[in-house]
Amino acid sequence: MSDRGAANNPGRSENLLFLTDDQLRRGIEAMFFAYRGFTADPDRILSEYAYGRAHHRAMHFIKRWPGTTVNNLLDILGVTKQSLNRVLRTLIEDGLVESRVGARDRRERHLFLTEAGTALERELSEAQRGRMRAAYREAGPEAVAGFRKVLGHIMDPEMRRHFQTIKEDE
Amino acid sequence: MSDRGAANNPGRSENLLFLTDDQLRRGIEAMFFAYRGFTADPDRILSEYAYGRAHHRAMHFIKRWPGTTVNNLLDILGVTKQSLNRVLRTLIEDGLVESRVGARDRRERHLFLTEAGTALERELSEAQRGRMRAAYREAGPEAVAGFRKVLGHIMDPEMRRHFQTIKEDE
DNA sequence: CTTGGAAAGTCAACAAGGCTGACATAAACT
DNA sequence: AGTTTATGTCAGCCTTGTTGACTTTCCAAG
Repeated sequence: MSDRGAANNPGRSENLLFLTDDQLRRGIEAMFFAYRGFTADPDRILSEYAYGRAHHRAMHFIKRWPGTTVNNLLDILGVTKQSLNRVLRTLIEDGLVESRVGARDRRERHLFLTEAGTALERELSEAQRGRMRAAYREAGPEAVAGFRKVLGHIMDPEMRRHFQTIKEDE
Repeated sequence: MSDRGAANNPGRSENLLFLTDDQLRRGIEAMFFAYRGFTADPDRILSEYAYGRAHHRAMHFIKRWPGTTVNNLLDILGVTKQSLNRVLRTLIEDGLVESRVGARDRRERHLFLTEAGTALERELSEAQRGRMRAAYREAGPEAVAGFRKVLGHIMDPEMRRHFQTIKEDE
């Protein structure tokens, strides 16, 4: 039932074989299993510090955009302020994140990693990059370009702006 | 700090540019945003039925391997039996999944989707495949091959056997 | 035939991290 | 002065993960 489609039209669809339901299913399962691997190493480290994935994500994007506001972060992470606030509060209390009142608009809070926060973020992202680096190296640059390209099209378009897209279509 | 690496050795590393920390970070963020998109459509449908992602995953793999045992499913999904059991129980109670006592080994339970289960699974997977199909089509077959290849290397090796690997290296 | 152990199910308790809704405060904007 | 915006906080709920303890079923080895 998921094997209809291009496979039944061999005559004129050689180049559409990659769009069969079966190919799509494999891609879906690959996403599932790969995402598990993708988060496995940071998760292991986080559990040693009694933090969770949500803390990692917050730290990642604060490191990525130092001084970002809470609202920016909410937009990127796609969670509610209550959810983010719970995470942010513990990170601030524990001295991993610093929250500075905005200079121009004093309602805003600008977020920065402290020295300790930078150290933990680095530990987490080095573990995650290690796995990605190995995968990239084994797959090769062309596969990596395809990987990035497909991921860019899977995400909601608004999200693409959150990392300036490299020129992969030129 | 994440921008060291190959970028500082332009002389002999043209083909390693894809391994810079900055490239890896982009890949990491792409995985994060893409996975959100990947689950968004099924999540919307599931919330109408008061089910969650865990129900979708169980139904997906029961559809994929009709008659699979609970233990098989535990291995694939990587959760505890208590966690899976809670999900499975509601699916069985609601008549979406049928649990048949094993013929050879009557301790085992073989899981099947009922007609209603098949219908919901199809609704979910058609939504998910729709997004994947669009992404695949926009990215093209070569990008898709790279996508699958990189994902295969990101996941834990034991997981690769769960979908028979197609010959992507020939 | 008995018994050890695997497979499955169940109960209880807990935690992370989502969510909604209501409300408070300060600052900026009009 | 009044409204809107940014942020924070309290309370409560849900899903989905966890551990630990225990029972039932039943295959298979002794």
